[in-house]
Amino acid sequence: MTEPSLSKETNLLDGLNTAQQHAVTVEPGPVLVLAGPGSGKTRVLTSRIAYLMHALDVAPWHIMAVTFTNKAAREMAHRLEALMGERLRGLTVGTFHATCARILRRETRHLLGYAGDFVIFDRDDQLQLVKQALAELDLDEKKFAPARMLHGISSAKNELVTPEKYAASNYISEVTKRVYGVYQELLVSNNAMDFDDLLLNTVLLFDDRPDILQKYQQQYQHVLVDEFQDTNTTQYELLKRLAAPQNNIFVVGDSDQSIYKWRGADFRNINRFRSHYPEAKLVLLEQNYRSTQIILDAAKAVIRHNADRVDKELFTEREDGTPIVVKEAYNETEEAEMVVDTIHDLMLKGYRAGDCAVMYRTNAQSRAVEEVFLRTSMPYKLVGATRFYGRREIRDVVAYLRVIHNPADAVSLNRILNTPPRGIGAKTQQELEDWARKKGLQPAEALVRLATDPDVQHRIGSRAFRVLSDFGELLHAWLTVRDDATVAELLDLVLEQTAYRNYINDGTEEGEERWANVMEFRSVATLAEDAPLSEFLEQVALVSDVDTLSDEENNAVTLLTLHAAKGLEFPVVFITGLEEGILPHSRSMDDMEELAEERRLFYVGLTRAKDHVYLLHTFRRTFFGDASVATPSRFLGDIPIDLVSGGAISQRREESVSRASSWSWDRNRSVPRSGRQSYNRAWNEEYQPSDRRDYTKPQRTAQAGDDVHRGANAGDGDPQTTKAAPNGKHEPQFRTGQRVRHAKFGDGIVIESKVTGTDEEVTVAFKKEGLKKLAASFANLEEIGD
DNA sequence: ACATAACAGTTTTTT
DNA sequence: ACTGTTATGT
Repeated sequence: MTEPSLSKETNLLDGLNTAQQHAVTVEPGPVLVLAGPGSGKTRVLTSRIAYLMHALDVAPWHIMAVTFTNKAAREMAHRLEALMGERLRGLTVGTFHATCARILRRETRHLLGYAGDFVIFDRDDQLQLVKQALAELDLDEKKFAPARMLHGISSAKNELVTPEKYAASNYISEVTKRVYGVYQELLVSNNAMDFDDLLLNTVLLFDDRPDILQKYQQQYQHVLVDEFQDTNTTQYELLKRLAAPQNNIFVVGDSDQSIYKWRGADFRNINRFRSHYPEAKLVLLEQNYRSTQIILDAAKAVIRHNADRVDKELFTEREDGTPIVVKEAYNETEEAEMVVDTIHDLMLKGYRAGDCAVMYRTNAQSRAVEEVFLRTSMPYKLVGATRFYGRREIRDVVAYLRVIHNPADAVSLNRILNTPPRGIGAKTQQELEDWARKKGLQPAEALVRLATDPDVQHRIGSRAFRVLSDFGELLHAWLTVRDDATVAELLDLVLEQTAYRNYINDGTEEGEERWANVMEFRSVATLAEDAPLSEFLEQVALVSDVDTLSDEENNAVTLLTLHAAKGLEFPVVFITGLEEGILPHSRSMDDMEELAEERRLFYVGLTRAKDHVYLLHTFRRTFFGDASVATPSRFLGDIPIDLVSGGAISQRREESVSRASSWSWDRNRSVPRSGRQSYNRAWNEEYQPSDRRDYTKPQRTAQAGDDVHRGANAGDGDPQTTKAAPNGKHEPQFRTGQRVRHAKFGDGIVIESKVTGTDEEVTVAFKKEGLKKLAASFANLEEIGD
């Protein structure tokens, strides 16, 4: 080792404990880091990357670091930036899904059946496809619940099982197998992939094309993985292939924090890793830098009840701390009120609202908390629940953009065909589909044909034809400007020409809010600047709830599920609903493994806390409409009593019953459920740093690691685009995508320009007035800059 | 074709 | 309680 790199190395290791230093500097090859909560694993990962680059002179483009959430990826990139500045160029830091999506995009031409840019289908889209598959197979949705089918399909994909290899051992799996097959065909015909496909297809591609695999193996000579216990079989197989043959694979995980079994994750991958790489170096990170000793002792006592685990010797230098507080509330409203009261007390002691988090097992539990927080003006930010992009209005506008990007997307087309209502009902839709099938066209192509081919042959009724061709004309216009307009401009056109605002904003408060959400989405699109539509849609598809959480968000309490809490930390943690049936969840109580996972979930919640933990449960919990008596969670009993403050549970219960009888009368006052201010804004910030490349800078020449698509879609040379030639009589003066201004109609975009005899006929989409056909000689159109 | 009413299934966790 | 789907009436 040379002198200068040694000194750099020393700097790098400043402030790391012995185990951390060992992990950072261990020689390349397979490395397994078992990292307890709060043991600085992100720090170790980032320092390891820095070490590879500084001490071992590994080029950044030879390094890939994968995480499970964009937020984790972003944080890692931020820290690396702070550590090393611009030497990061070419480093791959991203989620499994985003990283695979990028690979698949680059290799689209090698994917059987996929033409051009595929889109990513989310769960809603998937369910639509499953329903369609069931219909095609003449199976009853009632008997074969689409959600169940989808779960079976997803599990198969997570296990690297294709429809052909799917083992049908009984009737239900026989049906699943067939549905899986049709579902997969439907995905391909929609030119779409679901989340699982991103991983699965990457592995399949690598297995199919060793030459392509080799290309990526050569590029990614060092692979690092965060939250390794959360990998599923497909992800594990992907890593194995990528890391070979050198096997420079550095994984960090903690089996006690494995909480995604239901999603196919298998912490036994940690064991598989050890047997697959017998030479793997093992590093244990056991010092906790986050929590007080009391919190850590409580967490250890809880997790010790799980069988078949290797006990870690977690320790901290933060001695003592305050006892864990366990409280019983009468019902969920009182529970939330207790949270608010406690936060108020803590604020008198110098804590801020932003220091506090309220965690719960199910999203449904957030409602009561939100209502009380609104009523008491306690600021909060909510992670998840009705996700911003899960809202109807957002899904609508995204569906428009998706159809424009990928006309093969029949699921999205279905959604927008009559949204807003434009007279295309079931019957008209059927006529369109029949005609399209007869002509061998996709429905979207058929629409455009109906609108643009004056000699079109059809037997569609005149009324139906009119509404269809009207819509086809709009679609044609959007498709024409697609490659020249920014996402925001496309969105404006769509909103304007469909009068979407009128449709969604019915004058009610809710309508106002819906429109505000659309405008929020618009500003997201504006922030994306000149990112191509494909990339914008991909980012929209791959954001998660935790991603919406930003640290510098204004000072507000964080409300989130225990699942979403993993990887985060807060000075003060409240966990609500510590009741049998909730935590542990009723669906996980009979199975020992699932129960163990519930316990890990509780463990994850506890270990998020730095200073204070409050555990709440209720006497009466309301489920669907009516309330029933709740039993305190068995997990509470796992905590040694000397770590807990407060009297015996039974005594508190009596108190709360008598309190409740005095004031439970007036509690049905409803609180308006609007004003979920913060997370829209947070969502915005998704588009800021690290994940996104800067398109305003001059482009490097394409190299491995680059997304080669930029705006234009594969296989489409756009013959209509003609460069402006202001002189010649027979050359059109306007080109598609040209921005123009009209004295009366305002600003717009040229959709088409045809030379007709001596004049030029220009079709312009005006932002305010919609589509107009104008004669260039009269219209006096003024060209305006981009 | 669309608006309204009735109804069913839903709620575990998510990239 | 809530949402999305289906039946019914205009």
